[in-house]
Amino acid sequence: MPARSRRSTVGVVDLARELGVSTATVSRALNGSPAVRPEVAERIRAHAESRGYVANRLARALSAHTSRAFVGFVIPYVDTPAYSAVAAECARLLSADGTQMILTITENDPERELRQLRELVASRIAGLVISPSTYALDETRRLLAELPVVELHRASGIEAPGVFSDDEQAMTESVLHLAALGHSRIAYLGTPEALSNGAVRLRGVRRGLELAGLDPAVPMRLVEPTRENGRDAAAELLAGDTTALLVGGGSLSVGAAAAARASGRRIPDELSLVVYGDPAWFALADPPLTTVQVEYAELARRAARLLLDSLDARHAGTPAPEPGPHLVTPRLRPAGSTGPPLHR
Amino acid sequence: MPARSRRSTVGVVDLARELGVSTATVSRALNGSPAVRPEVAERIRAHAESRGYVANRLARALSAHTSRAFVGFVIPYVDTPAYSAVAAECARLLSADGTQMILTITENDPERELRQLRELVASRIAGLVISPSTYALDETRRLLAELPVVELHRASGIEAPGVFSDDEQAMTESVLHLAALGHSRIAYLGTPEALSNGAVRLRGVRRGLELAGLDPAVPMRLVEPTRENGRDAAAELLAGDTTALLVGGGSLSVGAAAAARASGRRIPDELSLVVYGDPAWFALADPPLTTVQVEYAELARRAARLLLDSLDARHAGTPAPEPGPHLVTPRLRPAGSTGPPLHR
DNA sequence: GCAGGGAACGTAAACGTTTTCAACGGGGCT
DNA sequence: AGCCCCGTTGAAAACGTTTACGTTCCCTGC
Repeated sequence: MPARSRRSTVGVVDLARELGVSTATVSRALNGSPAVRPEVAERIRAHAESRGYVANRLARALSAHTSRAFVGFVIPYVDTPAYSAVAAECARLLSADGTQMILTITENDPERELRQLRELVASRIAGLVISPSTYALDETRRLLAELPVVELHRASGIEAPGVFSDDEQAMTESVLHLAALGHSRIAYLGTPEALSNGAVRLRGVRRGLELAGLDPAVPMRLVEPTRENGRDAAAELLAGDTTALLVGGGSLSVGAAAAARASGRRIPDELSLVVYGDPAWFALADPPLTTVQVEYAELARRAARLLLDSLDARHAGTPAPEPGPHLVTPRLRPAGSTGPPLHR
Repeated sequence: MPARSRRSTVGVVDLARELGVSTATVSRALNGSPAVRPEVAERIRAHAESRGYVANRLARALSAHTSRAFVGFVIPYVDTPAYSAVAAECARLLSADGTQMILTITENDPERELRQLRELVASRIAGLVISPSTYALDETRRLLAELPVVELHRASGIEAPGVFSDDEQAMTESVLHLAALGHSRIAYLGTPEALSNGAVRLRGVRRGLELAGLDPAVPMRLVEPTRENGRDAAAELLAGDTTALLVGGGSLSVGAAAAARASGRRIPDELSLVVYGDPAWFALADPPLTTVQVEYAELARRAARLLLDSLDARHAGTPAPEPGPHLVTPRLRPAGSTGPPLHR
């Protein structure tokens, strides 16, 4: 026995009937079309308001082929600061525009990603923000080519604008920071090159080593970004005779900090540590950790703006935002965990 | 110049035409209705597959009044572990069910919350998970009464099932833990009583004090849960002569830990500290902080299950999950930050 | 033999919008 | 006066499904 009251919701036909006009006029008035006389438009709006009318977004999106009712937000994880902070700000901004954000988690699995993309286009999303999984399937690329897309955090080589943290520069700067303090045995813990930001960070590290005149063949571990991997890989690196550890990745940093603690090395005397992420958390450590701080909110603002601009462009026929990277430069925040190496 | 290719997407009418059957049969076959002969159903399914057909969820949801295409996820923030972890797991589980999750952030503002709820029902969501803002508007209550709702983290007094962390017990246990170590001057930093979980935690603290035979009038600050508030309020509390600080709230804990550090007190000798949240982060501190650990993933699993059950119930007419709290008990993880008070 | 019934399928009406197209009326122009 | 155009409106056709309601056909039971 379905509990659906037959007339629970007031529709555009009700308004039309009650006002003695046609549904077309009602629709036009409510959408601010200039093709309706101001006084009647106002009358319709007032009546709609008083009846508590709110348009069915499904019907609207189904009818008007173009619609910005929904956008997708496709990310590998959301339970990590790098993603949750961006999701929060994007949801805020998109909501201000009246578009709703469908959140999907890929867990970095190409198959899941593809399935979710299919379902998203089945929901006729207007566009999406995506942080692509490591390997993009052909079908995935084809789907992405058909709607406004903004890449986030990671690039997958598709033709779309993207917002990224300028990690190359940040990593270079971090290496130079360590080198300037006198370190020559620097180890690097980062994400795999197959992840675009992994590659970028690694490039930054290499460039930093080069600029510092150091041997580019530093101890290095590139692992999937989880806390556990960070802990284990950092422990391995710390077993060597390095004097400084640079971490490129937020989850890795949490694990690496734990490993550094567990190693028993005194920081910064016996080990300098540069981590990646939210300085407020890493300020918990003693000493507070030197941190590469990314402005996630700024990333989110740009991503949301780019997406909305793309939607506008699609609708108005104006030129779309040009594809390519939009970089937000992180700040290296020196804290107590980096200092001159003790001996040598 | 809209770039819409006229026949970009294959619909049920195309399939019907191509197979020489009716759209009704196609729909039935694709939805696994028993009212279609197995062989023709299989033929239809195969053809749909080969044509890459994927049903338009908007049309489906619009037509079939009942649909689980979308659910809402209405929370005050998402850039905090308590929410991002739950959002992640819920998205995962709901996605496995083929349901998409619309994420909205209320920022704990009742007006925003109401606006977003209106838009969500305009999207004909099947149900929602909500962490209600502090004060619920009348209209909000009315809306929530009309669809399957599962409360999360906070309760707002509506008739609905909810999943919560059993913070009362955790707080009681924490106080007893401190008391057993010999503390009698315990300060409490928590969220306002107007937040349901703030009230619950406070009750737990009071009960703990009572069970420990301590004076219930302990130094106490109840503030909105932000890191800054946590830092400032903790600093005030630490200016007193308390020997232990108990924090009820994740963001507050981050700030409180910073304040404890800044106070210069040695932990645990001069100050015992119990925080709330993710032990992995608080393990960064030296010593690692004793933490009330909440199993967010478990909370999420229960919330998702309750919501899906509610949807099934609504559809099948079976009894809905009974309203009331479903508690997940947190674990107190003692670490180095709690110990006997130095003198006395 | 036929009424009755159920299984399988088709027709068409929803669902609630937007949008195309046509119609109407009134000006300004020739 | 006739014409055309523009501003305003309405009727109806989309959009892509699901589903209520028939219709057929075959089978069973009397």
